[in-house]
Amino acid sequence: MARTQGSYSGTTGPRVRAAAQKLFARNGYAAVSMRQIAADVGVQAGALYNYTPDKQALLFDLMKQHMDDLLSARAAQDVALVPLAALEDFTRFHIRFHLDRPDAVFIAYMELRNLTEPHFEQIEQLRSAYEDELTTILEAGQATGVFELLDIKIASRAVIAMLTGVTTWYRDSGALSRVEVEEVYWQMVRKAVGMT
Amino acid sequence: MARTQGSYSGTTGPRVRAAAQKLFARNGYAAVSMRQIAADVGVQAGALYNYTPDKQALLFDLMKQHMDDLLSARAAQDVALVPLAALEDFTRFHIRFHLDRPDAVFIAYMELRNLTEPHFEQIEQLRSAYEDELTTILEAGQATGVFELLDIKIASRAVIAMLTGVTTWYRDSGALSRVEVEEVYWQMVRKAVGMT
DNA sequence: GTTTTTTCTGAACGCATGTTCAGTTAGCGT
DNA sequence: ACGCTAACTGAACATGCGTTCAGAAAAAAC
Repeated sequence: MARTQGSYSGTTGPRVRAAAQKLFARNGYAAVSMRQIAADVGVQAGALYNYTPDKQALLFDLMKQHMDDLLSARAAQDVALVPLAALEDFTRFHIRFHLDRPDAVFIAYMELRNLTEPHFEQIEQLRSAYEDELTTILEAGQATGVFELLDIKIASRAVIAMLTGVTTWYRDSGALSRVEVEEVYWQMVRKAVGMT
Repeated sequence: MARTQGSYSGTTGPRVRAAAQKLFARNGYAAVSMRQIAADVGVQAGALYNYTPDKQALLFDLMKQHMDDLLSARAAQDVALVPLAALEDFTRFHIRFHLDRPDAVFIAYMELRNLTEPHFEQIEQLRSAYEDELTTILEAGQATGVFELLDIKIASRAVIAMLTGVTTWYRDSGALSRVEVEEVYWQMVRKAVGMT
Protein backbone atom coordinates (compact mmCIF):
# COMPACT_ATOMS: atom_id res chain seq x y z
CA MET A 1 0.00 0.00 0.00
CA ALA A 2 0.98 3.60 -0.29
CA ARG A 3 -1.23 6.60 -0.70
CA THR A 4 -4.63 5.57 0.65
CA GLN A 5 -8.08 6.45 -0.58
CA GLY A 6 -9.36 9.79 0.64
CA SER A 7 -5.87 11.09 1.28
CA TYR A 8 -4.92 14.60 0.35
CA SER A 9 -7.92 16.64 1.20
CA GLY A 10 -5.39 19.28 2.14
CA THR A 11 -6.46 18.79 5.73
CA THR A 12 -3.74 16.47 6.97
CA GLY A 13 -1.44 19.31 8.00
CA PRO A 14 -3.98 20.91 10.36
CA ARG A 15 -5.01 17.51 11.64
CA VAL A 16 -1.42 16.71 12.54
CA ARG A 17 -1.14 19.91 14.54
CA ALA A 18 -4.51 19.27 16.19
CA ALA A 19 -3.53 15.74 17.19
CA ALA A 20 -0.17 16.92 18.49
CA GLN A 21 -1.81 19.68 20.51
CA LYS A 22 -4.31 17.30 22.06
CA LEU A 23 -1.72 14.66 22.91
CA PHE A 24 0.99 17.06 24.12
CA ALA A 25 -1.54 18.71 26.43
CA ARG A 26 -2.81 15.40 27.72
CA ASN A 27 0.48 13.52 28.19
CA GLY A 28 3.31 15.99 27.83
CA TYR A 29 5.66 16.55 24.92
CA ALA A 30 8.33 14.08 25.96
CA ALA A 31 5.84 11.31 26.66
CA VAL A 32 4.14 11.50 23.27
CA SER A 33 5.67 9.64 20.33
CA MET A 34 5.43 10.50 16.67
CA ARG A 35 3.72 7.15 16.18
CA GLN A 36 0.97 8.11 18.63
CA ILE A 37 0.37 11.37 16.81
CA ALA A 38 0.32 9.54 13.49
CA ALA A 39 -2.14 6.96 14.81
CA ASP A 40 -4.44 9.73 16.00
CA VAL A 41 -4.41 11.27 12.54
CA GLY A 42 -4.86 7.87 10.93
CA VAL A 43 -1.55 7.76 9.12
CA GLN A 44 1.90 6.18 9.39
CA ALA A 45 4.63 7.95 11.36
CA GLY A 46 6.70 8.74 8.28
CA ALA A 47 3.88 10.78 6.76
CA LEU A 48 4.15 13.37 9.53
CA TYR A 49 7.44 14.52 8.06
CA ASN A 50 5.57 15.99 5.11
CA TYR A 51 4.20 18.56 7.56
CA THR A 52 6.96 19.16 10.05
CA PRO A 53 10.74 18.91 9.81
CA ASP A 54 10.85 17.21 13.24
CA LYS A 55 9.06 16.78 16.55
CA GLN A 56 10.62 19.86 18.11
CA ALA A 57 9.29 22.08 15.32
CA LEU A 58 5.82 20.68 15.93
CA LEU A 59 5.98 21.84 19.55
CA PHE A 60 7.44 25.20 18.69
CA ASP A 61 4.84 25.87 15.99
CA LEU A 62 2.04 25.17 18.43
CA MET A 63 3.47 27.49 21.05
CA LYS A 64 4.34 30.22 18.56
CA GLN A 65 0.86 30.05 17.05
CA HIS A 66 -0.69 30.30 20.48
CA MET A 67 1.32 33.34 21.47
CA ASP A 68 0.67 35.02 18.13
CA ASP A 69 -3.04 34.37 18.53
CA LEU A 70 -2.93 35.79 22.04
CA LEU A 71 -1.12 38.96 21.05
CA SER A 72 -3.15 39.62 17.94
CA ALA A 73 -6.45 38.96 19.71
CA ARG A 74 -5.32 41.40 22.34
CA ALA A 75 -4.28 43.93 19.69
CA ALA A 76 -7.71 43.64 18.10
CA GLN A 77 -9.30 45.02 21.25
CA ASP A 78 -9.39 48.77 21.50
CA VAL A 79 -7.88 49.81 24.76
CA ALA A 80 -10.05 51.88 27.05
CA LEU A 81 -8.68 55.27 27.99
CA VAL A 82 -9.54 55.03 31.66
CA PRO A 83 -7.15 52.64 33.46
CA LEU A 84 -9.91 51.00 35.45
CA ALA A 85 -11.89 50.13 32.31
CA ALA A 86 -8.71 49.00 30.56
CA LEU A 87 -7.90 46.69 33.45
CA GLU A 88 -11.38 45.22 33.41
CA ASP A 89 -11.15 44.60 29.67
CA PHE A 90 -7.78 42.95 30.08
CA THR A 91 -9.03 40.74 32.91
CA ARG A 92 -12.11 39.55 31.06
CA PHE A 93 -10.20 39.12 27.84
CA HIS A 94 -7.54 37.02 29.51
CA ILE A 95 -10.03 34.67 31.16
CA ARG A 96 -12.12 34.30 28.03
CA PHE A 97 -9.16 33.69 25.78
CA HIS A 98 -7.59 31.13 28.08
CA LEU A 99 -10.78 29.22 28.81
CA ASP A 100 -11.34 28.87 25.07
CA ARG A 101 -8.00 27.13 24.50
CA PRO A 102 -7.20 24.90 27.44
CA ASP A 103 -4.87 22.63 25.47
CA ALA A 104 -2.83 25.41 23.94
CA VAL A 105 -2.56 27.17 27.29
CA PHE A 106 -1.43 24.02 29.03
CA ILE A 107 1.29 23.45 26.48
CA ALA A 108 2.44 27.07 26.54
CA TYR A 109 2.95 26.94 30.30
CA MET A 110 4.28 23.40 30.71
CA GLU A 111 6.50 22.74 27.76
CA LEU A 112 8.73 25.79 27.77
CA ARG A 113 11.62 23.71 29.07
CA ASN A 114 11.33 21.33 26.13
CA LEU A 115 12.13 24.11 23.68
CA THR A 116 15.67 24.40 22.44
CA GLU A 117 17.43 27.68 23.15
CA PRO A 118 16.60 29.92 20.17
CA HIS A 119 12.97 28.76 20.22
CA PHE A 120 12.67 29.39 23.93
CA GLU A 121 13.98 32.91 23.55
CA GLN A 122 11.37 33.69 20.92
CA ILE A 123 8.42 32.45 22.96
CA GLU A 124 9.69 34.15 26.09
CA GLN A 125 9.78 37.46 24.23
CA LEU A 126 6.16 37.10 23.18
CA ARG A 127 5.12 36.21 26.70
CA SER A 128 6.96 39.22 27.99
CA ALA A 129 5.27 41.46 25.42
CA TYR A 130 1.88 40.29 26.64
CA GLU A 131 2.85 40.96 30.23
CA ASP A 132 3.85 44.47 29.21
CA GLU A 133 0.30 45.12 28.06
CA LEU A 134 -0.85 44.75 31.64
CA THR A 135 2.13 46.61 33.05
CA THR A 136 1.26 49.61 30.88
CA ILE A 137 -2.28 49.68 32.22
CA LEU A 138 -1.12 49.46 35.82
CA GLU A 139 1.44 52.21 35.29
CA ALA A 140 -1.22 54.50 33.87
CA GLY A 141 -3.50 53.85 36.82
CA GLN A 142 -0.68 54.34 39.28
CA ALA A 143 0.32 57.62 37.64
CA THR A 144 -3.17 59.02 37.93
CA GLY A 145 -3.39 57.88 41.52
CA VAL A 146 -6.28 55.51 40.95
CA PHE A 147 -4.25 52.36 41.65
CA GLU A 148 -2.11 51.70 44.72
CA LEU A 149 0.68 49.25 44.05
CA LEU A 150 3.98 48.62 45.78
CA ASP A 151 5.57 47.06 42.70
CA ILE A 152 4.01 47.22 39.26
CA LYS A 153 6.13 44.49 37.66
CA ILE A 154 5.31 42.01 40.39
CA ALA A 155 1.69 43.07 40.33
CA SER A 156 1.49 42.30 36.61
CA ARG A 157 2.90 38.85 37.13
CA ALA A 158 0.72 38.21 40.15
CA VAL A 159 -2.47 39.20 38.33
CA ILE A 160 -1.63 37.10 35.28
CA ALA A 161 -0.76 34.09 37.44
CA MET A 162 -4.00 34.47 39.32
CA LEU A 163 -6.08 34.74 36.17
CA THR A 164 -4.35 31.95 34.30
CA GLY A 165 -5.01 29.70 37.27
CA VAL A 166 -8.64 29.56 36.20
CA THR A 167 -7.72 26.98 33.56
CA THR A 168 -6.65 24.47 36.20
CA TRP A 169 -10.11 24.07 37.71
CA TYR A 170 -12.78 25.53 35.43
CA ARG A 171 -15.03 23.01 33.68
CA ASP A 172 -17.96 23.89 31.46
CA SER A 173 -20.02 21.40 33.43
CA GLY A 174 -19.39 23.33 36.66
CA ALA A 175 -21.78 25.50 38.63
CA LEU A 176 -20.64 28.89 37.36
CA SER A 177 -20.81 30.25 33.83
CA ARG A 178 -17.80 31.84 32.23
CA VAL A 179 -19.23 35.31 32.69
CA GLU A 180 -19.85 34.64 36.36
CA VAL A 181 -16.28 33.45 36.74
CA GLU A 182 -15.07 36.56 34.96
CA GLU A 183 -16.98 38.65 37.44
CA VAL A 184 -15.54 36.87 40.48
CA TYR A 185 -11.99 37.31 39.24
CA TRP A 186 -12.57 40.89 38.16
CA GLN A 187 -13.76 41.90 41.60
CA MET A 188 -10.62 40.40 43.12
CA VAL A 189 -8.32 42.06 40.61
CA ARG A 190 -10.07 45.39 41.01
CA LYS A 191 -9.57 45.33 44.74
CA ALA A 192 -6.06 43.92 44.58
CA VAL A 193 -4.80 46.93 42.64
CA GLY A 194 -6.32 49.25 45.19
CA MET A 195 -9.70 50.21 43.76
CA THR A 196 -12.18 50.15 46.62
CA MET B 1 34.35 -4.49 39.26
CA ALA B 2 31.46 -4.63 41.65
CA ARG B 3 30.99 -2.80 44.87
CA THR B 4 33.35 0.17 44.73
CA GLN B 5 35.32 1.83 47.45
CA GLY B 6 33.39 4.30 49.49
CA SER B 7 30.08 2.71 48.70
CA TYR B 8 27.49 2.28 51.41
CA SER B 9 27.86 5.30 53.53
CA GLY B 10 24.09 4.97 53.82
CA THR B 11 23.83 8.12 51.76
CA THR B 12 23.12 6.67 48.35
CA GLY B 13 19.37 6.55 48.87
CA PRO B 14 19.03 10.27 49.61
CA ARG B 15 21.44 11.09 46.82
CA VAL B 16 19.29 9.19 44.35
CA ARG B 17 16.24 11.18 45.38
CA ALA B 18 18.18 14.43 45.26
CA ALA B 19 19.47 13.70 41.78
CA ALA B 20 16.01 12.68 40.59
CA GLN B 21 14.50 15.85 42.02
CA LYS B 22 17.06 18.05 40.36
CA LEU B 23 16.79 16.35 36.98
CA PHE B 24 13.00 15.98 36.98
CA ALA B 25 12.64 19.68 37.78
CA ARG B 26 15.14 20.68 35.14
CA ASN B 27 14.06 18.41 32.27
CA GLY B 28 10.76 16.84 33.18
CA TYR B 29 10.00 13.33 34.39
CA ALA B 30 9.47 11.77 30.98
CA ALA B 31 12.62 13.28 29.54
CA VAL B 32 14.94 12.01 32.28
CA SER B 33 16.31 8.48 32.08
CA MET B 34 17.32 6.22 34.91
CA ARG B 35 20.80 6.22 33.41
CA GLN B 36 21.00 10.01 33.73
CA ILE B 37 19.97 9.85 37.37
CA ALA B 38 22.49 7.10 38.00
CA ALA B 39 25.25 9.09 36.29
CA ASP B 40 24.48 12.09 38.48
CA VAL B 41 24.80 9.92 41.58
CA GLY B 42 27.96 8.30 40.22
CA VAL B 43 26.61 4.79 39.97
CA GLN B 44 25.33 2.33 37.37
CA ALA B 45 21.64 2.33 36.46
CA GLY B 46 20.97 -1.05 38.01
CA ALA B 47 22.03 0.19 41.44
CA LEU B 48 19.08 2.59 41.59
CA TYR B 49 16.77 -0.37 42.02
CA ASN B 50 18.14 -0.93 45.50
CA TYR B 51 16.40 2.32 46.46
CA THR B 52 13.25 2.43 44.39
CA PRO B 53 11.07 -0.30 42.90
CA ASP B 54 10.76 1.68 39.67
CA LYS B 55 10.92 5.13 38.11
CA GLN B 56 7.29 5.94 38.81
CA ALA B 57 7.76 5.34 42.54
CA LEU B 58 10.68 7.74 42.50
CA LEU B 59 8.42 10.49 41.17
CA PHE B 60 5.60 9.67 43.53
CA ASP B 61 7.88 9.62 46.58
CA LEU B 62 9.22 13.06 45.72
CA MET B 63 5.75 14.52 45.33
CA LYS B 64 4.37 12.79 48.40
CA GLN B 65 7.30 13.96 50.48
CA HIS B 66 6.82 17.51 49.26
CA MET B 67 3.13 17.58 50.08
CA ASP B 68 3.73 16.01 53.48
CA ASP B 69 6.40 18.59 54.20
CA LEU B 70 4.03 21.35 53.13
CA LEU B 71 1.15 20.18 55.30
CA SER B 72 3.25 19.45 58.35
CA ALA B 73 5.14 22.74 58.11
CA ARG B 74 1.78 24.44 57.91
CA ALA B 75 0.47 22.42 60.86
CA ALA B 76 3.49 23.48 62.88
CA GLN B 77 2.38 27.09 62.66
CA ASP B 78 -0.11 28.18 65.22
CA VAL B 79 -3.05 29.75 63.49
CA ALA B 80 -3.89 33.29 64.50
CA LEU B 81 -7.36 33.83 65.85
CA VAL B 82 -8.07 36.96 63.85
CA PRO B 83 -8.76 36.13 60.19
CA LEU B 84 -6.66 39.00 58.92
CA ALA B 85 -3.61 37.87 60.87
CA ALA B 86 -4.23 34.27 59.86
CA LEU B 87 -4.35 35.27 56.22
CA GLU B 88 -1.12 37.21 56.54
CA ASP B 89 0.57 34.23 58.16
CA PHE B 90 -0.68 31.94 55.43
CA THR B 91 0.51 34.28 52.69
CA ARG B 92 3.98 34.73 54.10
CA PHE B 93 4.29 31.06 54.94
CA HIS B 94 3.30 30.03 51.42
CA ILE B 95 5.81 32.32 49.76
CA ARG B 96 8.64 31.38 52.10
CA PHE B 97 7.99 27.66 51.83
CA HIS B 98 7.77 27.70 48.06
CA LEU B 99 10.81 29.90 47.49
CA ASP B 100 12.83 27.51 49.64
CA ARG B 101 12.06 24.47 47.43
CA PRO B 102 11.86 25.56 43.82
CA ASP B 103 12.60 22.10 42.41
CA ALA B 104 10.06 20.28 44.55
CA VAL B 105 7.43 22.91 43.76
CA PHE B 106 8.08 22.68 40.06
CA ILE B 107 7.69 18.92 40.10
CA ALA B 108 4.57 19.02 42.22
CA TYR B 109 2.87 21.37 39.78
CA MET B 110 4.14 19.99 36.48
CA GLU B 111 4.29 16.25 36.85
CA LEU B 112 0.85 15.47 38.20
CA ARG B 113 -0.16 14.01 34.87
CA ASN B 114 2.72 11.56 34.94
CA LEU B 115 1.36 9.91 38.04
CA THR B 116 -0.65 6.73 37.62
CA GLU B 117 -4.21 6.83 38.90
CA PRO B 118 -4.00 5.77 42.55
CA HIS B 119 -0.91 7.94 43.07
CA PHE B 120 -2.57 10.93 41.47
CA GLU B 121 -5.59 10.60 43.72
CA GLN B 122 -3.40 10.62 46.81
CA ILE B 123 -1.47 13.74 45.86
CA GLU B 124 -4.60 15.54 44.78
CA GLN B 125 -6.12 14.92 48.19
CA LEU B 126 -3.14 16.47 49.93
CA ARG B 127 -3.22 19.47 47.61
CA SER B 128 -6.91 19.88 48.34
CA ALA B 129 -6.31 19.65 52.09
CA TYR B 130 -3.82 22.50 51.83
CA GLU B 131 -6.27 24.58 49.84
CA ASP B 132 -8.83 23.99 52.57
CA GLU B 133 -6.52 25.66 55.07
CA LEU B 134 -6.91 28.90 53.15
CA THR B 135 -10.61 28.36 52.54
CA THR B 136 -11.18 28.06 56.28
CA ILE B 137 -9.47 31.35 56.90
CA LEU B 138 -11.45 33.11 54.22
CA GLU B 139 -14.72 31.67 55.52
CA ALA B 140 -13.96 32.93 59.00
CA GLY B 141 -13.21 36.41 57.70
CA GLN B 142 -16.30 36.41 55.53
CA ALA B 143 -18.48 35.32 58.46
CA THR B 144 -17.24 38.16 60.65
CA GLY B 145 -17.77 40.61 57.81
CA VAL B 146 -14.12 41.57 57.57
CA PHE B 147 -13.59 40.02 54.09
CA GLU B 148 -15.75 40.66 51.04
CA LEU B 149 -15.67 37.79 48.59
CA LEU B 150 -18.06 36.71 45.88
CA ASP B 151 -16.86 33.10 45.94
CA ILE B 152 -14.62 31.70 48.63
CA LYS B 153 -13.60 28.53 46.79
CA ILE B 154 -12.48 30.48 43.73
CA ALA B 155 -10.81 33.06 45.93
CA SER B 156 -8.74 30.34 47.60
CA ARG B 157 -7.56 29.00 44.30
CA ALA B 158 -6.91 32.47 42.93
CA VAL B 159 -4.81 33.50 45.92
CA ILE B 160 -2.79 30.29 45.87
CA ALA B 161 -2.20 30.57 42.11
CA MET B 162 -1.07 34.16 42.54
CA LEU B 163 1.31 33.32 45.38
CA THR B 164 2.75 30.22 43.79
CA GLY B 165 3.51 32.27 40.69
CA VAL B 166 6.35 33.88 42.61
CA THR B 167 8.47 30.79 41.96
CA THR B 168 8.43 31.39 38.20
CA TRP B 169 10.32 34.67 38.38
CA TYR B 170 11.99 35.12 41.77
CA ARG B 171 15.75 34.78 41.84
CA ASP B 172 17.95 35.34 44.87
CA SER B 173 20.15 37.55 42.72
CA GLY B 174 17.21 39.87 42.00
CA ALA B 175 16.57 43.37 43.35
CA LEU B 176 14.11 42.45 46.10
CA SER B 177 14.67 40.34 49.17
CA ARG B 178 12.30 37.56 50.09
CA VAL B 179 10.75 39.62 52.84
CA GLU B 180 10.17 42.51 50.49
CA VAL B 181 8.52 40.16 48.02
CA GLU B 182 6.37 38.78 50.83
CA GLU B 183 5.28 42.31 51.63
CA VAL B 184 4.32 43.13 48.04
CA TYR B 185 2.24 40.01 47.70
CA TRP B 186 0.67 40.41 51.11
CA GLN B 187 -0.55 43.89 50.32
CA MET B 188 -2.17 42.58 47.14
CA VAL B 189 -3.79 39.63 48.90
CA ARG B 190 -5.02 41.82 51.72
CA LYS B 191 -6.73 44.15 49.32
CA ALA B 192 -8.01 41.41 47.05
CA VAL B 193 -10.05 39.87 49.85
CA GLY B 194 -11.60 43.21 50.63
CA MET B 195 -9.48 44.66 53.42
CA THR B 196 -8.99 48.31 52.64
C1' DG C 1 40.41 -13.78 60.57
C1' DT C 2 36.51 -15.73 58.64
C1' DT C 3 31.81 -15.63 57.32
C1' DT C 4 27.77 -13.16 56.12
C1' DT C 5 25.43 -9.42 54.22
C1' DT C 6 25.00 -5.27 51.74
C1' DT C 7 26.02 -2.65 47.73
C1' DC C 8 27.24 -2.24 43.28
C1' DT C 9 28.82 -3.66 38.29
C1' DG C 10 28.26 -4.96 33.66
C1' DA C 11 25.93 -7.25 30.47
C1' DA C 12 21.75 -8.47 28.72
C1' DC C 13 16.53 -8.43 27.75
C1' DG C 14 12.77 -6.92 24.61
C1' DC C 15 10.82 -3.08 23.13
C1' DA C 16 10.10 1.88 21.73
C1' DT C 17 12.09 5.96 19.94
C1' DG C 18 12.84 9.85 16.03
C1' DT C 19 13.89 9.90 11.50
C1' DT C 20 14.91 8.41 6.56
C1' DC C 21 13.71 6.64 2.17
C1' DA C 22 12.63 3.73 -1.86
C1' DG C 23 8.49 2.36 -3.61
C1' DT C 24 3.43 2.74 -4.53
C1' DT C 25 -0.82 4.85 -5.46
C1' DA C 26 -4.58 8.53 -5.71
C1' DG C 27 -5.84 12.72 -7.48
C1' DC C 28 -4.85 16.79 -10.50
C1' DG C 29 -3.67 19.33 -14.75
C1' DT C 30 -3.79 18.91 -19.36
C1' DA D 1 -6.87 9.23 -21.49
C1' DC D 2 -2.56 9.88 -19.52
C1' DG D 3 1.45 11.45 -17.32
C1' DC D 4 2.96 13.90 -13.27
C1' DT D 5 3.28 14.85 -8.77
C1' DA D 6 1.83 15.16 -4.12
C1' DA D 7 0.71 11.99 -0.30
C1' DC D 8 1.46 8.10 1.92
C1' DT D 9 3.22 3.19 3.23
C1' DG D 10 6.20 -0.05 5.27
C1' DA D 11 10.46 -1.38 6.39
C1' DA D 12 14.66 -0.21 8.13
C1' DC D 13 18.31 2.45 10.84
C1' DA D 14 20.88 3.33 15.01
C1' DT D 15 20.06 4.52 19.53
C1' DG D 16 18.08 4.65 23.92
C1' DC D 17 14.72 3.05 27.22
C1' DG D 18 13.26 0.66 32.00
C1' DT D 19 14.33 -3.25 34.21
C1' DT D 20 16.57 -7.81 35.66
C1' DC D 21 20.18 -10.56 37.44
C1' DA D 22 24.38 -13.37 38.17
C1' DG D 23 28.60 -12.37 40.01
C1' DA D 24 32.11 -9.59 42.48
C1' DA D 25 33.82 -6.96 46.12
C1' DA D 26 33.62 -4.08 50.17
C1' DA D 27 31.83 -3.54 54.68
C1' DA D 28 29.76 -5.48 58.84
C1' DA D 29 29.22 -9.15 62.09
C1' DC D 30 31.12 -12.47 64.70
